[in-house]
Amino acid sequence: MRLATWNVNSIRTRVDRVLAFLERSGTDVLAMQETKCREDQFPHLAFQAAGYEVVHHGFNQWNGVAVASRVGISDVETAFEGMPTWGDPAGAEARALGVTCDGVRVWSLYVPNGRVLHDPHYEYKLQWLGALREAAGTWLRSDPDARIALVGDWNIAPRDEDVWDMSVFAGATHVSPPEREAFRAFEDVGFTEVTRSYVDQYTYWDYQRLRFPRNEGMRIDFAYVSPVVAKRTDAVSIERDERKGKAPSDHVPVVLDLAD
DNA sequence: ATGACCATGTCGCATGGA
Repeated sequence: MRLATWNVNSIRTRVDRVLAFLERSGTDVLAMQETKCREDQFPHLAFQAAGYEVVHHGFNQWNGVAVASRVGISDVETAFEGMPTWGDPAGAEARALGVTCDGVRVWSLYVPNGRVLHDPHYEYKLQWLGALREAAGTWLRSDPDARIALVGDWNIAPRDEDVWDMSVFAGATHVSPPEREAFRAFEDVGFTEVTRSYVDQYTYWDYQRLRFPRNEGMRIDFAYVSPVVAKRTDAVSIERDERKGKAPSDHVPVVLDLAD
């Protein structure tokens, strides 16, 4: 199975590019983040015409996650156990979507941004990651052979080399020790971040200040997978070319080849 | 060239992004 994750930054703006990528790359399952639309606004027909079934979870112009699959899709969940709520009145945001595609439990994840250190959004981000880790650990303990892939935009640069200049990020989110520890802690419950051992590449470049031409990017899109999936990962690529051309997302796809 | 923010809702500007 070829499994990809991509923060598309609006599916309505990007649908042609996403479908072209699916065709070009031979992706079987695509986890998307930041669809930025309600369910009734999602371009389902275009995906259907291309041979993909889509499950989408989105309330409004904020957040939104989806999975497109041409190898089946079932057992939909729009939250994990203990997932924190946000807002007034408090409610679950559209940041997580779990589906099963050809035996693999795929979670499309859009981790909260955090905004600035010690902001309520930052505390929410850490709680959200902690709850996800707890839930994911439970899944693996109940079935150590489970095929699980936690993929998406983690909004954390786990290492200094994951940003082009650490001095620019002094006192900022995405690189703070608590965020990095919250990311690393998924290892403690049995998951492996499988992309780094295969490819050294940023996954995001800000639209501003010529960040892409200057290659001033960030590595914030990752795949934490269960032991069986880690063993079956044959290749990983980061599709840097998707940042080029007309109307790109600010993120590029991360693609995993998984053996059957 | 890979080029100086972008997308949403709404219609002048606020909000969010990282």
